[in-house]
Order: sequence, then C-alpha cells, then structure tokens
Amino acid sequence: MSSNEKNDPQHNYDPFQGFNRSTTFPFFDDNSPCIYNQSAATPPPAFDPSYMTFTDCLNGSNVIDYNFSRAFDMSCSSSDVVSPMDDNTATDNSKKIPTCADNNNNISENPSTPNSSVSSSSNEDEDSSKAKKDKQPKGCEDHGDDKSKKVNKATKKEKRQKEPRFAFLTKSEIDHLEDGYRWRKYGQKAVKNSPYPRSYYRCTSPKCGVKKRVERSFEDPSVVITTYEGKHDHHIPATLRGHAAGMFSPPIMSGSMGPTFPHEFLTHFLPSSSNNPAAHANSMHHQTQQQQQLQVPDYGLLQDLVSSFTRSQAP
DNA sequence: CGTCTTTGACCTGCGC
DNA sequence: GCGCAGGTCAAAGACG
Repeated sequence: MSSNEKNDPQHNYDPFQGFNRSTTFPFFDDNSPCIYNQSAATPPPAFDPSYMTFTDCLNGSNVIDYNFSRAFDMSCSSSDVVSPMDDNTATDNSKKIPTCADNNNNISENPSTPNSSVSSSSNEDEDSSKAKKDKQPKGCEDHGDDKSKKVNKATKKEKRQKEPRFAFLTKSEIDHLEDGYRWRKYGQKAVKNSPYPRSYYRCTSPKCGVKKRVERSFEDPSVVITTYEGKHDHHIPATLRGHAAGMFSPPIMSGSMGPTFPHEFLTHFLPSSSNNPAAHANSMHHQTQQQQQLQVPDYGLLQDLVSSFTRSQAP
C-alpha cells in the first residue's frame, strides 16, 4: 500500500462511517472494540484476545475476530485488500494472497465498471474454460500449442487478481462451517509451517464459481480461517440440509436471532437486486456518496457471512 | 445410484 | 532454469 493510499479515504475508510452503528446495527457499539476502526493509529493484532469477537458483539456466538471493516475493505476499496493479518494468518506467512487490489483500482479508476460485473464475467469465463477442461481427459489439454498455453496463463493470472476474496476467522471445532450454500470439496493441501491442512471447496451450484478455502490457524488451532472467493450468482439452495435458506426469512431471523443483524444487514447491503448483476451494477453506479463509503461490492459473500452467522446462532 | 470426500498427480506462479 | 508451494484435477472409494 502506498502512502497515498494510506491517506486516501477511498483506500482507508470505515465502512460504517456515516452510520450510527449502534442504531443501524444494534450489535455494533461505537465504544466496543468489536469492529476494528482502521482510522485508529494502531491497528489491533490479528489474534488479540482483548478485541471483542464479532459475535460476542452480537450475542455470544463463536466468531472471534471478524475484522469486519478490513473484510469489507478487501472487497471494495483498499489496495491492502487482504490485510497483513489476513496474509499472515490465512496463509502460510510466506506468501501473499492474490488480492482484488487490481479490481479495486479498476473501481477507482473506472467507476462505471462495478465490481460485480467484473466478478460475474470472470466467473463465467472460468466456468466455460473449466467446463471445457472437465469434458476433456487430461491428456487432451496438451494438444493445445504453446501459444494457447500462454494465453491461458495470462488470462488465469488476470482472473485470479480479479476475484474478490473475503476472509474471516471463526472459533470452531468444526472446520467446514455450514453457511447455507452447498460446497464440494475438491482438494486438500498441507500448508507450509502449519500442521493443519487447507481444504478447498467449490460451490456445487452449476455456473457458480464461488470457492472457499478453510484452514485452521497454526497460531490458534481453535480458530478456523475461511476465505471466500467470488460471488454466488444464485440464492441459497432451498433444499439445503437444515433449511438454511429459510433462515433468511425475516420473521425467523428477527424472532430467533435476538439482534436483527442479518435482516438489517441485508437490508443495507443486499439490495433486492443482489442476485441480478445488471441491477446490481446499476445500483452501484447510482448510489449516494454515503452509500459509496459503505459499498460492499460482493453481496454474495456477505450473504455467506450472514448465513454463517445465522447458522451459528441456530440451536 | 447420486453425492461427497479422499488423495496422489499435475499445473501454475514466484523467488532465487 | 530450478525448486518450492499453492491451487486444481480426477479417479477411486465411502456413504446414505
């Protein structure tokens, strides 16, 4: 992150600026350390136990350090998209996660190109290329000449940078937390400097290229690091185990959740067009200044968050 | 039988 | 160019 970016409000902002957190989001207390305020001179350490947990702020769930503002930053404005905390804990401490920094740059440089359109189109491209690959036996891939390989390399690199990522920490004994969507595990790798493997999941919905990585923090084995990549282009499956989709109905949420977090959260961040990329792009384009400060380009990921939250709150 | 996990092989990017 | 590490593929097996 350059010094310019540090001083640039667009690169260093409080996503809840302009909102009275306590009233807009009842679980937010402006005096609470739950949400790390990036404007603070000294950011909190990644696993500082003195920082109230995300759901501690809510009503005692088990998400420990959501680092909300950073998570939002990651997907919308800061070039330091995945914070050092994310880099150091969500990875092996030696390599930086490719971020959506370039994507963010695109936003700032070209406001008419909303994040969602980038995300959805790249997903589509990825899907088509993957579909091709899936239909072909591995040996067939090599029939392509070096030229096409290079093209693939270039496009892949581009895609990787464009995919917004969104990481958060959850204190749980279960590695793969239910979040409302259906996931298929497609890989598991040992992580350098960590005794715990990293699992790779892909959304089972056709044409939905959302992925997530789940790994346990080697610093605190009770902490699960979940990194989402991409945006769901569909609703939560209705036939889900545990009827997670139903959890999104306002009566249930407001009735059983105590705080109205998910409903109000979705009201603010998930427009009715959240599953309509075109409408989404339009809404992003016409939002007010205040809304721009609060912009959260990746609504699908937020849905993940909310559904994860609702899951954790369910009896 | 369909869905999902496991797991070794392979691909790719990156630093040296 | 080489080696390492992250990420992905896909066959095989488990499970309901």
